[in-house]
Amino acid sequence: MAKRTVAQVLAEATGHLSADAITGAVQERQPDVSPSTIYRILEEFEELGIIVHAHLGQGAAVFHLAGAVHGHLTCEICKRTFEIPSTYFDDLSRDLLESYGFELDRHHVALSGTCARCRALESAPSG
Amino acid sequence: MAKRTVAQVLAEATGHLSADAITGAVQERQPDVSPSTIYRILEEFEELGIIVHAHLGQGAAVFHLAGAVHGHLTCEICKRTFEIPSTYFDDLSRDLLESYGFELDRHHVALSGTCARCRALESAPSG
DNA sequence: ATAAGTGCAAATCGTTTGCGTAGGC
DNA sequence: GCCTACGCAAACGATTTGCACTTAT
Repeated sequence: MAKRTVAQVLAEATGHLSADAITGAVQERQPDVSPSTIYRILEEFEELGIIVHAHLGQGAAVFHLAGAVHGHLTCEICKRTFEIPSTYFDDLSRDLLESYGFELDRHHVALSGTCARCRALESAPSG
Repeated sequence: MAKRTVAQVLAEATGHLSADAITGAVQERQPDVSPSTIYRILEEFEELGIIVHAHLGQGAAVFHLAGAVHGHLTCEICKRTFEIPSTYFDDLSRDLLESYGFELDRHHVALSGTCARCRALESAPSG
């Protein structure tokens, strides 16, 4: 049962795993698990509320156990991503709820922008 | 020159247009313009700073003339999107800059969450 | 025998790329 | 002749789906 192995991989993971990374980790223990099976299991786990996924950039979604929800920043230039405490969203979240009745999901999509390093490189051309 | 027609379509558009919608609108005036040409032109316009694109959900990106930058909300349930004034991001933007040196891009990706209507439907099941 | 779990290949969607060609200079 | 602007078809990456098979119960 691949389901159990997927659960173990997710439980042991420290950070965010793409479906592809999960497939790789599972295949180290069960070589013949196919990507479609992984996607099906992830979908089921998500419906059960065990895991969540987030979109950090243009690429593949990442998955991790539900629980401590945090925000994400993605640099549009270097594509690195950063985790931020979800408290940064407290005020915005309240404002959006008051103005639009919109309930913000703090972790599902990363905020886009330019990281400190890339901002420095932009202002100092040949560095 | 398809470039001129694309520019007209973008200038006349009120809201956000997907590449596919732009292709359709252009083809009403020049039937044989191919999608790849549209993408190439959009890429050039974006490099020139004439237009910007945003990701509003899981689907296709949307394009519009650069200028008044606003934020976007996308409902994860009904997939509708809403524009919000970029001032909503002022505080968060300042905080991220102070804490991480991260410069927020307010329009590039939509904030994800649940809209008022879908929240109401969730709490009132058979409505 | 029935339902659930799965592998594989093909399909999908948005977007990009390679290649060859037509026109402007 | 060379460069730009294309059209077309194929490639692409992430994900989904159809279908046949195997396994538990």
